[in-house]
Amino acid sequence: MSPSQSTGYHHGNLRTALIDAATELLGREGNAALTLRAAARVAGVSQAAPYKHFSDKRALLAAVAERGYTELHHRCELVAGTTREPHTRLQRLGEAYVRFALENPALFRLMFSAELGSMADHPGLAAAAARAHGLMEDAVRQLVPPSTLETACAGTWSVVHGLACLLLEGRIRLPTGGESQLIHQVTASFVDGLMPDA
Amino acid sequence: MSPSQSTGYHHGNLRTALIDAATELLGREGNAALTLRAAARVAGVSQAAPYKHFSDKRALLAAVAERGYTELHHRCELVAGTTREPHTRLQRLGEAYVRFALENPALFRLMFSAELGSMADHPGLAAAAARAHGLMEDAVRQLVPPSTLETACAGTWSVVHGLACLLLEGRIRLPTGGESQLIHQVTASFVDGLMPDA
DNA sequence: TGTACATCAGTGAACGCGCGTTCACTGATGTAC
DNA sequence: TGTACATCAGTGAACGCGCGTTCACTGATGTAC
Repeated sequence: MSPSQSTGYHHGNLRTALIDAATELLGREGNAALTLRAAARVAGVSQAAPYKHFSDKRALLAAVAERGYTELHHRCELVAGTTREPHTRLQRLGEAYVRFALENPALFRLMFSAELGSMADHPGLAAAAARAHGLMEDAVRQLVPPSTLETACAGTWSVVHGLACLLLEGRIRLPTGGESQLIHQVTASFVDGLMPDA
Repeated sequence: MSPSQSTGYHHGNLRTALIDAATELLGREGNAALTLRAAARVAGVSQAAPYKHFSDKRALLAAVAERGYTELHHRCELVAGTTREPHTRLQRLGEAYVRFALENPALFRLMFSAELGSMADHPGLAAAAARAHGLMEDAVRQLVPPSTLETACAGTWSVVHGLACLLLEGRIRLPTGGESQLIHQVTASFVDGLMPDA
């Protein structure tokens, strides 16, 4: 039997279904609503069932966050493929990062939450996060000399991450142009500021 | 009787003592340990006592966050007074922001947490946050033309906020120079990038 | 100066709640013969 | 092809827990007379 089919008793694909359910809860009702019991309820199984697939609640959270990073990576890959010009590419990557955060507020928060514990405890999660981050690093590498790569990477990630967080929490008063324009301008002016003499 | 004195029965300054206790819990054991009951325990009163001073848990959290913003503002004021040169001043402000976050991780997270609810529900909190943010805005104003002020402000806040968050969650691999050097380089290169033609 | 009293910051017990987790179990699966 | 059986993904009931919050109360305070 294919693992995606279900009889009444055996779910068939509960692990995935629980991650789906958890992601849905996160999107619909936010972090506080994401409990193991609620995920089981949404997936239509008993509250003990998740323990056959996740050792504890953290393991489910890590799986949800991992999928988040995979989705972020996917979106970044798409926009990275739209141009070969390094400045433009980096800028689009930055905008995609911020847009992802705004479209998935609770998921984005979870992805950077201390609730997950150390990344070292979740190798899959660490790998997915590194892949997503890697795209940005590649783009920066094409813009700055190796000597400033680390600083430029940290700066780039910081500005888009910070902008995402501040917008997410409603901490930035939006200018007349609205959110999209602010994101564009902030990322553009940062990228332009990278290696002004290049 | 002065409100800072205590008899056995009447505490005398419980409101402040509860904020102290909550801040201490946050610093020692993190966000999950910050409960009304724990704060009451640390302050040495019954678990019902806090309700004489805070309408609910959120009100205590808001008071703790407000004090956090006040402390951040204070620290920023100190470093802003050390120089009149605008680039240097803005950079020191940024470094102070990141340092504050690293020295008070759980408090800093609370200050930007969705748990607080809307700032509109906590006028004192909103005012304290605006004061802290205002110092940075003033410094940016001395560096860029009015037309790009909003973008430059958002960018500045974003880069320091993002750097703080990422360092806090251990998401940035530290270069050989360590944390302090990274903070210095990232903020310096961002400030230099503001108005490269100025 | 002394006393009655209103005020209100505290107490302590209790409420209902939903959580993460465990446990002995049951029923569907797919394999060995 | 048919059957016994090991496996293991599910069930349902229960555990202990600590939480936020409410309630009737009590005891210290400071004021009016």
